[in-house]
Amino acid sequence: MINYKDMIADIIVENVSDLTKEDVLGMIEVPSDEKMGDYAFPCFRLAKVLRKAPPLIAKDIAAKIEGNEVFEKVESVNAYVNMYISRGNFAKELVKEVIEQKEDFGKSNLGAGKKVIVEFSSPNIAKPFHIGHIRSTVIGNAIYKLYDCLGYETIRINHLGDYGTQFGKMICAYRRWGNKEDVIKEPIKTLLQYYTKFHVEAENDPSLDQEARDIFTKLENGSPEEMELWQWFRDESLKEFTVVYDMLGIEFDSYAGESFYSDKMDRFVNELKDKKLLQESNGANIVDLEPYGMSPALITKSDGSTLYITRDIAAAVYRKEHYDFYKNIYVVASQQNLHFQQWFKIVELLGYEWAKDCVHIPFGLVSLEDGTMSTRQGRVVFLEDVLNRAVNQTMEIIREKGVATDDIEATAKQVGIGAVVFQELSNNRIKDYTFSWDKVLNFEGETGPYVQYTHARAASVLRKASEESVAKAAKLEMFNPEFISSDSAYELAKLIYKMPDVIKEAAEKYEPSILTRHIINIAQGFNRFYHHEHVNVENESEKLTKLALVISAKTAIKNGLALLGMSAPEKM
RNA sequence: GGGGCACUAGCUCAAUGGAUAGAGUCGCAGACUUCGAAUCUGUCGGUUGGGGGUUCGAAUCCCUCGUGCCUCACCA
Repeated sequence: MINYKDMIADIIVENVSDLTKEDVLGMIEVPSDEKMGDYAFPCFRLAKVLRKAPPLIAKDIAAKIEGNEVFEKVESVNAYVNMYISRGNFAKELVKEVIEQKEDFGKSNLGAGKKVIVEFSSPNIAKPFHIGHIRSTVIGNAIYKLYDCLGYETIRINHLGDYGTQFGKMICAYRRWGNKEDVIKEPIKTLLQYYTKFHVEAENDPSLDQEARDIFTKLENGSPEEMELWQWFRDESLKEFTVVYDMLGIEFDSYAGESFYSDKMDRFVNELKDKKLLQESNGANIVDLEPYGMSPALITKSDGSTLYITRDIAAAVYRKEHYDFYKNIYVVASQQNLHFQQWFKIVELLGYEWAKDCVHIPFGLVSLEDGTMSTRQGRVVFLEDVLNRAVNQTMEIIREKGVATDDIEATAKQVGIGAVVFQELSNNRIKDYTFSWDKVLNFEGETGPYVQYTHARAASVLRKASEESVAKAAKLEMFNPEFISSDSAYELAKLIYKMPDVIKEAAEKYEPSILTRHIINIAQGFNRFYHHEHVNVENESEKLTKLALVISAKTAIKNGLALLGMSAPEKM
């Protein structure tokens, strides 16, 4: 497949010696209006260098590019060079490539030999997995898939919140008011009840806090009884989390949470001391970050115990030594911006040059209509409930419409859960949003079901044609680009063509929504084409050619959805 | 109070410093005897929070003010 941008850049660089290819690639753009061509090159900035009026420069450049057979037309309009791709050849090359590559369309080997760690989801043990957790979980998964697709070796880490004084409280509460059967039946809800009760009781009886601290100290020192309980809480919680992960089709390579690093922290406290970075302050140890415009970072508490910043430092060093990452990505809420800035800086001050390879990918806050989420006050929406309701609603819609899917339940899961995932990945991650049932259960317009429906519709068109025709179309038999040179067909082809670049951009910017939006565009393009033209027509050549385009669009949508962690049903 | 982020159509959101700021949704008007109407077509809708500045060109960069959210030492 021709890389048009690359080609244009080469021609321009050849003729304008003052520019590097990189400059030119950055300047080439896609006009807002397709009537102005497929690619455009604005010449304003060349005026100073070339000491010539922009329109004249545009005219000269246009003359150089013109005559190249891949373009149907090249013209200069004021200071712009507008280039129109020759449609027939383009469509044929594109369709051929997509059909040949199938599920590999969009992949590349850009990251061959480089390891990327993505830390995401990371819920707290014994706390509910609620709608707020969907963000890190789903965005992180998409980022992992994007990097995987670009050929990077990836490691998915679920950095479980499985350590800290809270577990002293939990064990304390369990021993006082707990019951084994209840925990087994509903681990998280029960444990949370104990935890909440602990806080209520501790208000009246401060000795409880001391008891909890003592228990945690025992746990830290490896006391068998405490360890056993902790391990049990952890296992039961993880079982419950796994239900949700299975629904979402998400897996991890490592569940090394905070506890994993509990014995790996002394080294850094000592290193900080040796490098004279640590200061004593009110009995605690801090790193002064004032010179870098940040508030001080608390490394150890006045009682000598460590905090999560120390664990994060230990974890990062462990990962560097254990995996030797190229990039170490943290998909964690924007609330923790300062935390990450602080410890990235500390790692840098410790002299680790790879500090620059650690990236925090923040995302905005989810709130509920009646305020921010609060588990203790019962203001919480469980992720599992959201997914289940979306699935149930899908089931109803499928029954209403009477579509003959092979397995209604399986399809409803794909569509319902897909709807929730897709919506999560639709907007820029940095935006805050308010959770609303109406919105999450809306399946019309720019939604997951819309895109999946489009895919199912394409599948349906292929079913309508004979298997033989589809096989012939896939081999580009009787292919005549004339039949897909209409505006709607051409726009669709262009959108498919851009997908590999969009995948790269989404990965570079750690922004899955860029891909989500593009998939919507492809779906819109397909639906427009579908309504505008008939595919299964009498004329064999026309039919086979259009079928080839349908196969390509279907492939692109399916591959795109897969990168978002969604499946694309054949019927729905 | 310090720091950070956000502010674009009634609502939810797009827009690598480029040409006339685009979608979806809502409202209104249409399209199923023709490959799936979870669809499509048309229409209505804008002082890009206010004000300065830089630039040939600003929603985008800089300054300033406003509003909202997050964060700032023994939770994570």
